[in-house]
Amino acid sequence: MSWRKDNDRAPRGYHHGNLKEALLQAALGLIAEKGPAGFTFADAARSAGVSPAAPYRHFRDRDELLASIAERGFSQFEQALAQAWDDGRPDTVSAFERVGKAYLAFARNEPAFYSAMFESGCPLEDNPALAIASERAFAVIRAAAERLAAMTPPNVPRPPALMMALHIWSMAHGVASLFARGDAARRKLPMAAEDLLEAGVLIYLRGLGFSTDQRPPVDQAAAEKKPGPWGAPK
Amino acid sequence: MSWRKDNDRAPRGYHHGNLKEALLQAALGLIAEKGPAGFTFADAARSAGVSPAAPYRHFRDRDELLASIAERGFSQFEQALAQAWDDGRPDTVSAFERVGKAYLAFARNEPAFYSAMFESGCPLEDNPALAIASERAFAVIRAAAERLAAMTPPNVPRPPALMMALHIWSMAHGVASLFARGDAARRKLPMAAEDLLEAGVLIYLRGLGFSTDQRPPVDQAAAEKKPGPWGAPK
DNA sequence: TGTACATCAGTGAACGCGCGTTCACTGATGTAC
DNA sequence: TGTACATCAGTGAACGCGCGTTCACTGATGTAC
Repeated sequence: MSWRKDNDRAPRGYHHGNLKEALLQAALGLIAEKGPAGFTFADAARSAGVSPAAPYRHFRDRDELLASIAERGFSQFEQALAQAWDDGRPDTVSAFERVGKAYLAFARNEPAFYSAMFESGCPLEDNPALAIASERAFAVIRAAAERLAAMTPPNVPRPPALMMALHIWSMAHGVASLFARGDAARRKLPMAAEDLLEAGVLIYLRGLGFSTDQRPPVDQAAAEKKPGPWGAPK
Repeated sequence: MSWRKDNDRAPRGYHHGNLKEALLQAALGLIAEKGPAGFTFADAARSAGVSPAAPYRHFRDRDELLASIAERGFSQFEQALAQAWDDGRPDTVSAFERVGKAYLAFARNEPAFYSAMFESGCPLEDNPALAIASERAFAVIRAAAERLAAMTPPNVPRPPALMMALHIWSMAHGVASLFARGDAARRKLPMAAEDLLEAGVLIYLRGLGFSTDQRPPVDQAAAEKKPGPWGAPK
């Protein structure tokens, strides 16, 4: 947590040394605690152990700090998705499922980033850097969808790869936002969010002509005899 | 807008008459303007033309006001979805598509309600009335999914109807949150959000064994010769 | 190696502002008789 | 129909607070020579 080893009392010396980074971390912690609305510029300064005027050396205002967080969030998100995708190894479909799981894991483990990225309301239009970071993350899903598109059987009508990517993104985003997020707005779900998403994606892929017989989303007969983790409708 | 016809100057008389309602409307307007974070209790009072102490007669605090808005939002959302569903007339699949469109229309036309319902962070757990309102809205989707489940061809493995409902909900919610919302956080999309969702749902339904041949989601060949509304990947 | 100077990064005090909340109050409304 | 009284709903002044922002400042760092 500290940038030096011997500074339990005060930041050693007059200069902080790494304040910009410390402010980002501080703000991230505050967002995680109280949501993106409930953090203030002064709060971040205090939490970084610095005077309320200090942040102005690094960020024009609160919004710029928030946008920086969102940007970094997209960058880490991209990394997480790319790592999960692993260029489609060992096979496209299972790599695809891994990407979905990584999406949910990010929403679950990084609620502060997630809400800064998707719900803080800082518009992408007038922040090119942020828009690019966001686009890069989506590009991972799009690359995966393109690989998938190249594999679809002929004779089955399918949309362009871009649209497939948007479908997958939307479903993952919906599941994450409703059921997998790591904050108070999460809804209870009678099953693991990961299972929900995986089943949904597999059905979608079946709709594109993929044979997923070896790994059926959920077996109907088994599911309705023995309610399983999602229980009986209540 | 006014509760009487002749009150351009001041609320006639000492008593407002319908302040609770006026506060809800005022807050809704403020949320639409500045997001759910950017409205204050005092703001709502001012906007309703009333002293800052007045709201305390009707709401314990800002959170209770916000929760009331979310609750009413869910109720209107339920109505909109139910009306679109129309008990599955004239046929289940097209009624289903209408529900999807209604979901997007709500996000687009009622961004203030939408963000209060899904992003304001007021937890469902400790607000039973809100949880019930939310559950009722979802029940419409669930009823539709149950009708659909009853129609799926045999021999095709399918998940329980509840899970199907959750899949549809998630995809609709993802599309709405990313691309159809009526506020600054909306992402640009090279096609209509409605078309994106419809195509996605149709592919999903095909994955459940529905024959949607008459209405293919998007024809691949046509799509890739002539880019159509979503354009070429850029 | 030393010195002078420019630049940088954080200080701390100050400001005006609007918010949330409280309080005793008062005007309007409803009701018992 | 009239009167007395209880209840209700909104007032307006006041408070303490924390926020955003500014300012002249100062201690630390880097660099030219």
